[in-house]
Amino acid sequence: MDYQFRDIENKWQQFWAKNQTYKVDNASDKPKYYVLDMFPYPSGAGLHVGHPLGYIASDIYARFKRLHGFNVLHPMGYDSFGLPAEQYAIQTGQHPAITTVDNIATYRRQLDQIGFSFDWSREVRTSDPEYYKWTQWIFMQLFNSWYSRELDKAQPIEKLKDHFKTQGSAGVFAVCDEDINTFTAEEWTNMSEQTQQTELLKYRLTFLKESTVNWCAALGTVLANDEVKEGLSERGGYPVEQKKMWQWSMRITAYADRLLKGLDVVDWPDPLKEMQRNWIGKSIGASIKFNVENREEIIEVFTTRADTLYGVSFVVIAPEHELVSALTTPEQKADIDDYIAKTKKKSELDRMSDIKTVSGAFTGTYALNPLNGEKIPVWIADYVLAGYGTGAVMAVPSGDQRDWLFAKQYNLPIIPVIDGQKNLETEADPTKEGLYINSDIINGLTYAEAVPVLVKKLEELNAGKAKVQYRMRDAIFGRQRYWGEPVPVYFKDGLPYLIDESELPLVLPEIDKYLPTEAGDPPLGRAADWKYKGTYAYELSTMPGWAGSSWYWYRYMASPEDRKESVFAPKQAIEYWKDVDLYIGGSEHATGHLLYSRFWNKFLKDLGYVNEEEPFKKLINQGMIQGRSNFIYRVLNDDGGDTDTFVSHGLKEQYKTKALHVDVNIVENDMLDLEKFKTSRAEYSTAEFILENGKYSCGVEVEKMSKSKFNVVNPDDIIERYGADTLRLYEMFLGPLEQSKPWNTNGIEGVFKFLRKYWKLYHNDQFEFQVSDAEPTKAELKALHKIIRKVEDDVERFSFNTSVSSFMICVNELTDLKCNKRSILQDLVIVLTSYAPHITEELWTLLGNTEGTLSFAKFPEFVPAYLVEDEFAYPVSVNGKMRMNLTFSLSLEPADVERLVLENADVQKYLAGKSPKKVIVVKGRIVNIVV
RNA sequence: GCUGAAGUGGUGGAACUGGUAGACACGCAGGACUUAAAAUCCUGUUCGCCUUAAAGCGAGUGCGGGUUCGAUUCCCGCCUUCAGUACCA
Repeated sequence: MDYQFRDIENKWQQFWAKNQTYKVDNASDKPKYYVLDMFPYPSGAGLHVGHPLGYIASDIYARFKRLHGFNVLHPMGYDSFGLPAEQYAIQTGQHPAITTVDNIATYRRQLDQIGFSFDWSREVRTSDPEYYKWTQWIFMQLFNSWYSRELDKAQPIEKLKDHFKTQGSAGVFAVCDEDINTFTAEEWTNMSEQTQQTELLKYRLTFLKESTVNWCAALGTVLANDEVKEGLSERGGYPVEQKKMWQWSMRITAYADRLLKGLDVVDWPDPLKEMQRNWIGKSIGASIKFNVENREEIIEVFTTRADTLYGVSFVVIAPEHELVSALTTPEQKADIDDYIAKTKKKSELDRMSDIKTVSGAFTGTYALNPLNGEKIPVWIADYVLAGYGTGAVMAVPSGDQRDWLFAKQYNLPIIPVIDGQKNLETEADPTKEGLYINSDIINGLTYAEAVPVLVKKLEELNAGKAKVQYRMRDAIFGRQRYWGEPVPVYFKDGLPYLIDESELPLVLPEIDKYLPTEAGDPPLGRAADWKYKGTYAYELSTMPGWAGSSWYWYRYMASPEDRKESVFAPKQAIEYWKDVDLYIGGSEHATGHLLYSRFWNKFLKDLGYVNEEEPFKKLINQGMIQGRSNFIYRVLNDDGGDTDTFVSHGLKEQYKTKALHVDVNIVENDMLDLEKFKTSRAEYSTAEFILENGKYSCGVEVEKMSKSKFNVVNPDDIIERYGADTLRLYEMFLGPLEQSKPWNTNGIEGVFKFLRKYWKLYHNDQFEFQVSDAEPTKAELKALHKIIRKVEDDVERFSFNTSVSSFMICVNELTDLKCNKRSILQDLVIVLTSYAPHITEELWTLLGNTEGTLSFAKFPEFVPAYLVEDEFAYPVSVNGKMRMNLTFSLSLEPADVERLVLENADVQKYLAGKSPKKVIVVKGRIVNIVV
């Protein structure tokens, strides 16, 4: 039989499912290997051809590791809480749980068709109460913990209570809110329960915080900054207002340093690590206090250049700074109010695009330089952000470009502080090179000498201290939405308390519709009689999307049997699987999921539930698959009106035309299928065409893959036409895994032809299975061992595209050699099976092996001896230009090669009678003659 | 603006440690088989010049320099595209 991919693929997919071929045990003598994919959100649209790219790569890797004797954990699941299902519910009234289950079924069907070796018995769904029970449980652990700076790890809140009881607040060195109180042990004991709880909340790793949010009343939800465009919601364009709201927050800042340090030990792409570093944004500097002339107030600034303190010629505070009104003199009040009103009107976008012009207003008061007592004016300006540092800066125009621009604008002095500063007339110079000038106690010193002198002086004056500042803020952990994990908290006397652990999971209640209540409460406010112990109000917000995905890789470690136990994953399983060896997913999760996951992992480690400081040892970002749109060109008449005629791409310049997207599925190699086009829509049935060489050629553009651009390619269609093995190989063949590229089905025929040619190696001309037991030749062994080595190398460096090319070369060679030797072809099955598991399973069985054992066969060992050559065709270059190949024995020494080359008649021709200046011979590589 | 990645034939891409640039495919052109088409197979295909042909000559990896016997690869400067980030003191 010819290669019947449909029958073969169905047969083996059923076999694997029925025999649970890829179900993995938590106990094994084999070494473990954990290959993880970022699990998908099951959207209603199903998978398009870009989604499986990373899954195919990880599946090849997982299969490859199995062949190398590893016990491989390779699971899959669904990140099934999320907005689209809820949005759909609002529109249709359909419960999100129902849509979610439907969508998951579609995803599962599509994934199964591709032949992945997932252990489905370990599937997780974040919206399943049996799963989110543990998400809620982790939340409770966070609530019951605080972060000790002394031990640099999270501690049970009980320990903090004990400390308060015995020593009061003295000696507590914690990451906490800023408004904590100091008290003695006795005062603590005498506090009311309520006061104690209020105080403890300031230390808990998850806590309530009043924060400003982008509230969209029309959508009934809080929006992220990037969902707001020019004061309107990105979706729908409804007005968005700033609203203060009590929200759950996660004290991720406690882990900032450890999150930073961990980046040095993980094997991740550098750009991704860089993104996380920027996001955390650690800067080392000092906080300095400026007294204000004739006033009580003190302005505290953060600076990374305390060494330039003598160059400060003004102080700038953010317009939103709490001291603004206190510092404004009556004479300046009108100016300041005016300026504040103006900045409020400016949208984020304006503030960003307006980077070069600076503006501000003078408060009328003066601060005093702590070192020399000099009077410096206090200004407000919107280039200083309220949210970063202290919301105030000391302006050094000679060293900072923004300060320089501001000084120029308002005619403030620009004082040079280092003799190395140049061109201060045209711009600021932030150099640290040179010796200090105009700087009193540090005059004549270098940067390295000056800093300790200054720090000491500031500390003596009690005017400043070294400080580390982070850009990263605590993460808001609440959404005013329905389709998410309920927060396991109830309120008593206005204070939050955890529900009893035995009440987990706290299941999402049913509600009548998925909208906020009339009172503006989140949808959960609609749940009837939803009270803890029938009395206390539950928290009405739900957890954000990242909650469920911040620990899911541990749930996969729990086998179905383990899941009956009352832990998120049993101790022995965590000890065996430890961490994720290889994690593949998109770089869009760089600063969200990948940061939160590391945070929760470190927290769980602090409490002793898991063992590794970093959860994902190696990480690869697969590139995005973009869409490749095709266009047709409608000819317009003289009035610019539509005609029924379409002109081919190459001739369109001769007409007035309008470009239209055309469905890529009726285009092949950029040529439009005219019949399919005419029947695709009623309005096209009478279409006429102006053709080139009898064909209609379409225009091409790379865009996002989306329905509206008619460029979505569905894997189902590809599989229907070519099979899953072809899809897998082709996705890899498309180019390097990490590179983004447009999907283009044009080349797929080549891969399909390759598989048919491969199939033919094992069959005679009548397509009967036929292999010979004859001894392989040297050439056949060479072809085989070349591919063995190539695949070993390529898979280990995730260069899957080059392997596919090499498979083609190997099959071409074996075809030319007319090789049908069992000893060669059986090993070739094992080498190819990670990439094309179905066709190889079929051939493995035809070769007489036991069904289903291929996945656990032993990868053939590379024998270098088969590749050893005794001759080499030296490329001979003259002045670096390749001229000819000359073949010599590899046993010849360079001197002999040189002699033989120079004797050669063709070489003599290039020398034109002259003797060469120099001859370079690299054994087994090249000969270069310099004339 | 800053940070990062990438620019190679008509197209996707290969060249792993500085050593034959364009592997492997797609497309295209020509041919075989066929009444015909599909499928399949064979040949050619970086560009330019020259040639009946064999062969030959020149240019060539975004642009301009440099190091080297030799550079797609290393160094310096620039241009373009994509991604992330947004006045972070």
